Amino acid sequence: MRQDTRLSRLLHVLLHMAQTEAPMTSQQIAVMLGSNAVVVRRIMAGLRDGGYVDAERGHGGGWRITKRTDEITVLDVYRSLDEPDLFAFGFSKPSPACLVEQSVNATIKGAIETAKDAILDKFSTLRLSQIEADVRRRMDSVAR
Amino acid sequence: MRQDTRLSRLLHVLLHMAQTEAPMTSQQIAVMLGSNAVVVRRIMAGLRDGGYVDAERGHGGGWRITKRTDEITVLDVYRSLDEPDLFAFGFSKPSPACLVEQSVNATIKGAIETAKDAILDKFSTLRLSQIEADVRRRMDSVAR
DNA sequence: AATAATGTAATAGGTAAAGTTACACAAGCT
DNA sequence: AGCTTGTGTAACTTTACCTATTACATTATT
Repeated sequence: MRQDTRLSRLLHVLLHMAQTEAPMTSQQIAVMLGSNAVVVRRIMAGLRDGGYVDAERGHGGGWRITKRTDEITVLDVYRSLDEPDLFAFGFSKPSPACLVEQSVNATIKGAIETAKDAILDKFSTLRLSQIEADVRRRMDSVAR
Repeated sequence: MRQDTRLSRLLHVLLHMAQTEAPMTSQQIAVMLGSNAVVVRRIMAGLRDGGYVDAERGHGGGWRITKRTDEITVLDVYRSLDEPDLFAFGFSKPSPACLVEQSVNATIKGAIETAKDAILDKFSTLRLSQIEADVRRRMDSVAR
């Protein structure tokens, strides 16, 4: 299955927005992501609705981050995408008549639920500010 | 066709094969899965190569399980599918020049690796015999 | 009024599993 | 030997979803 890259793209954009005062246009962001301005507006819409960014129209407009990086977690960003499926595997029938299939589904579902809780818990502890700190570490080691 | 359903389908089939002596034809299995005989052969090929099942051609032929259900784990079945991606999300570029994107990728990758280890560890503890036991419990509660 | 932005609907493209068709090969039955 | 019943696979089509593109309305600045 082809993978959903929206989460990593949003994180990438937010961190760049946090490094500058001036609003960034969808077009600038699109170039940065190797993507398209319309695609950018689409994936940013959730962040806007969640109050994490702000979009100004017209001349001199663009996107701006409205919270500090230590106030935004990866979980927040994931939720702003409407919580798309995390897993690439699942069952073929939601509620089968076959008892064997029911057991298989319950088994798979259990594994998925456990893993999902673990990932979302991890996401909730990861703040943008931590990724920022990691970027600074990388910059230091490049400069050295 | 959002998710990969091969793992749950294979588990389903293996458990039915464990309940009968006679070989099951791809066509019978296909009906059971609401699928197609060719699709069945395709997903069974890995199990055959792994030695978990055996396919006999010609009259009276079909598929037969060759191990006991306590000798097969969910991990074995997953591996026989060539370990397809477990996660529906990922990065857009494998090795970006941008330091920020590198950090984001590292962050996401870390979360994925941790979760993957946890899931595979869980898979390795789940034996077909345990799912069988769960099926029996369901049968009992239906009969009651 | 012209220009530079976002907002969004409609449509096309790309990818991987699932489904289908076609045919080669193998084994048992009459 | 020939027919039937199976697997093995290649090639193609379908399906679902993210991504990309096109088109146009709306809004704000100059």
